[in-house]
Amino acid sequence: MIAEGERQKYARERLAAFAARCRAAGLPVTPQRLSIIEALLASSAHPRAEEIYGQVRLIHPHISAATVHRTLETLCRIGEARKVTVLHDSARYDANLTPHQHVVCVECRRIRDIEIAEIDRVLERKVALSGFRPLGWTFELQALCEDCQRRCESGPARRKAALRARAEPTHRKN
Amino acid sequence: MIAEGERQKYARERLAAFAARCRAAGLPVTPQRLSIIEALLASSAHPRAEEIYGQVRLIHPHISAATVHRTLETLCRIGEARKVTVLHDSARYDANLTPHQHVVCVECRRIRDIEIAEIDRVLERKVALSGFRPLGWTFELQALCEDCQRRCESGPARRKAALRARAEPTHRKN
DNA sequence: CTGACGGATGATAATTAGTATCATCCGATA
DNA sequence: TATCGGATGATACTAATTATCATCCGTCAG
Ligand SMILES: [Mn+2]
Ligand SMILES: [Mn+2]
Ligand SMILES: [Zn+2]
Ligand SMILES: [Zn+2]
Repeated sequence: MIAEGERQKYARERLAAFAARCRAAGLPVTPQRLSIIEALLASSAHPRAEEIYGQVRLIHPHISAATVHRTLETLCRIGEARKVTVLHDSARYDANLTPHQHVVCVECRRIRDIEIAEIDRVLERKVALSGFRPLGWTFELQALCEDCQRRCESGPARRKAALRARAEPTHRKN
Repeated sequence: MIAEGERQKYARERLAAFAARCRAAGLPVTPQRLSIIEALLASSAHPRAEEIYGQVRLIHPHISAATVHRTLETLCRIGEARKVTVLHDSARYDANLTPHQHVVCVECRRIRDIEIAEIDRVLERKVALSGFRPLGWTFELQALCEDCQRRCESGPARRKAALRARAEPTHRKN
């Protein structure tokens, strides 16, 4: 879904369904939330919290930046938005320069190397970039590590840190 | 390259060649740098700067955290390491929940949607995860946008922000 | 319609990763 | 061994995000 007209229709539909989805998630529908999802749906720039803040302030001049941050995270939590910058906390480094990919545990942020046999060959083929000059690419699998699987089964109460920092993968299983 | 024995051999070779590669890049070989690349090569955990700092402090108790941050970025710049967390600055959000991927400009951080037709089909096939339970995945193309191509051609002096924040892709063209 | 409840908000402080500054140090070279 | 330029350490600073808490207000039972 990339064409502009199609995107606008998509945005209208999502906005129409938003209040219902909030209630389904047990969340009050506030004017601030509405404005924030509206601004996010209106943008195709994958905006930062700061940019959403700027937009929403035109409607709610008294809104707090903290509310924007909180609400964006909430939207991700209830599946109304996603974070493009997966795993976004502190920088992680790797001295292994051989071509490989990573699995990362969405709970504890453990990162392990993986090799997906066919991926290189497939991705070598050119993609239509409309102006961008390709330099490289990154593939990352989001997963739950063994330890965290155990921990999640036993204690279903998720820890704060995990919830706070979890980003949404581009594609989900199921 | 995932097997532990193989990794250790790789690390030894990389460490042996490190001084030469520093000199080739015009950088003095300092004990701090040696300790930092050694700690990074010794780890398979994709460590944070903080963790490297902890390790290196055992050898150089007076090393500054700033040196560790600076050196890790330097190692990335000369191609002795890479940042796993690509695009790591402020969080970027997306209300578009349809399956799609992203191209991101390594200079100005513009993000655009792309669709790579074949990728879904390829990745449906299972990968060996040794304990991780897959939840989703992310594919991202690093590139240079039209504007930045022009800008880089005219003024070859790279801006500070671009150099500072640029992360290394997992796979590089050329 | 109204009042009560609980989560949301706004203001603000705190945290944290990372960067800038600058005096001093020291590796490289001749 | 003397020189020089980049590296280092100490420190201040920035910027993004999160925590705290008093107040507000959307929801819903009555
Ligand atoms: Mn790796
Ligand atoms: Mn997108
Ligand atoms: Zn885990
Ligand atoms: Zn650009």
